[in-house]
Amino acid sequence: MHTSKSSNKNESTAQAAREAAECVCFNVRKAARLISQSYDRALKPHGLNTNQFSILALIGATPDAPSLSEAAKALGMERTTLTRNLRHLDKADLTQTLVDGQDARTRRLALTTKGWAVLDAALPSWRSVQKQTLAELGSGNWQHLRTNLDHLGQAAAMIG
Amino acid sequence: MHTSKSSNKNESTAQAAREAAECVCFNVRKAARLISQSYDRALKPHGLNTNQFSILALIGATPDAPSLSEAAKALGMERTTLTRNLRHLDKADLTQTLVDGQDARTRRLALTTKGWAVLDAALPSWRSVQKQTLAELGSGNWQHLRTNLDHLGQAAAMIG
DNA sequence: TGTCATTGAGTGCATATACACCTTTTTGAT
DNA sequence: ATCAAAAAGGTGTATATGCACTCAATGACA
Repeated sequence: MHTSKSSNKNESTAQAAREAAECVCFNVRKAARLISQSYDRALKPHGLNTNQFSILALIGATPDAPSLSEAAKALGMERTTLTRNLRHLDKADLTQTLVDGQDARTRRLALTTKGWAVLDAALPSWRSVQKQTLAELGSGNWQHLRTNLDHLGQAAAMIG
Repeated sequence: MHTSKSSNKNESTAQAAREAAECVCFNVRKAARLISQSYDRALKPHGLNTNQFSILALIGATPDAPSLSEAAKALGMERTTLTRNLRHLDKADLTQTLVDGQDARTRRLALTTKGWAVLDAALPSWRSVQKQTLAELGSGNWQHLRTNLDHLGQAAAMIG
């Protein structure tokens, strides 16, 4: 008559739960988890993970030393998350936090000499894994993916 | 003659670092961070975050109680990560872990009565934020995005 | 010029993530 | 029957993530 107590009583919920396989958030998080492992492995010889590399690269790429909040915005990262992530980089003497001359509240982020050196050394490893990833993905697909990920970030702001 | 000591010495590195704005891993992680906040907010009234919702939905959607490893695979999550994530759900009496009859090593995952109820109650909230997200994104774009995210997960496995 | 809202940043807390390493159970080969 | 390899799972440790709340500096305005 029935396969189990649970499946009878909860069959409609189970059915509905199958929709959640299409969850945008789940699928993006899942992809992030999976691809992060490849990048982390590639950067490991430099003592960096993909997140730390991204922070160094952002600071290094910004002409004027960005404030903490500006950097967090550019990284799509909660300000307080960046605060804590910077602790590791500060401790490893890769970054430094300077008090702004105009506004005593503002902390401007900069790379140390060692930070520039590590970033410089890590860039080829990053290029390698990035290249492999694009090859697997197809670079035309990356264009679309990139665009849609940007849209998604904007959508998140809309949904508030 | 120059704008600053740092920019002269590190200009080529700074230039190279600007490439990293195109980092696949960074952009996927960034999108995951941003969109997670919307889903977390939507699910909060049910005492769930997006990750916990995904785990409940996966277990609920799987006809036969999946083992821990099977569930981790389906979620694209490190097995040990799932172990720890399940602790919160177990403690909240939403999930239970059963020893398999055939293999004493295997733990099979199931929802409790309360777990089914919470999942059922959370599904409309999930549908709402999912619908808003798809509306912002355009559902045709979601098809492409979904496909590319899947490819990316497969690419990660290739790059090993 | 004295308030008070705004802005930039940090902390407490809870949760997520995964690698390295370990134990237990099962399987398979001899 | 035995023992080594493989498989399932857990733990130690380090890092990531963000919300709620707080503090301090700034700026706007009466």
